[in-house]
Amino acid sequence: MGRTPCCDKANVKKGPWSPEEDNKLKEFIEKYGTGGNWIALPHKAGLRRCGKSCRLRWLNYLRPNIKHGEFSPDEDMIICNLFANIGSRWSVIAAQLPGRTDNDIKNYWNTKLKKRVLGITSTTTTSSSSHERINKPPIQMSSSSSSSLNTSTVFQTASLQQYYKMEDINGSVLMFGSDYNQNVDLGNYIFGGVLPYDHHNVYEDEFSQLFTNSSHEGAGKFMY
DNA sequence: AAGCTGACCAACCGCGCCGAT
DNA sequence: TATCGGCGCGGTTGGTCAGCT
Repeated sequence: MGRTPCCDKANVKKGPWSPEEDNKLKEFIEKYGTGGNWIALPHKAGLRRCGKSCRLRWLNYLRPNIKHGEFSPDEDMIICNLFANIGSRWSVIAAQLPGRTDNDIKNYWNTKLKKRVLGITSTTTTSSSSHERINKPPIQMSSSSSSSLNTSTVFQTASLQQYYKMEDINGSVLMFGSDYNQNVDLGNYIFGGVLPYDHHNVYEDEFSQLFTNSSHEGAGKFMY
């Protein structure tokens, strides 16, 4: 038993879209719209494609006002802030970035942005100072508020002049910084995407407590 | 020049949600 | 209320390309 297939897999084409297919889909939707039924659309448009595939192609590449290419520093900022607060809800993040798709943002995060952040958190010297978004090399701090706090890294974004602090606590990460004021338990990780850096000390104990009291199984894992 | 490796990204897969019946 | 079908989403895969050995 399993889930009923959304289409006849044997009779649909898979793989990269040809320019002809793109044109067919684009022209059909511009003329008739989606009709609120993606499953029926490929047949009507004369395409041997799964409805889901058509939807994806339209949403990610063919619809008007799609923005491709480099992400700006401000877009980076927004993605980092939102990810810190709501996690991998790419569609919500995409809604804050006009012209960007959830798939685009997801790929960008997974291939580039995540590595940047990781590079910062795992670096204990100046090796990450070459990063374009950091105008202040990460520095090591010793924690004053709790013996469970091992190391921490502070960095400052170039565009918004904000400070972040990322704490490695028992192998997981707490992240302070930006201008959000809620903590999000992401399962394996706790993010406090929070607080102007000036005020982080006020909350360190609270975050430590939050982590200590957390019942999730992810304790001990580092961020990605 | 050829083979290998890693980065990037388009596309697919399967699950959860929700509205219709 | 239960079931079904379609949509939307996030995770993952696989193809391509560039850089390195």
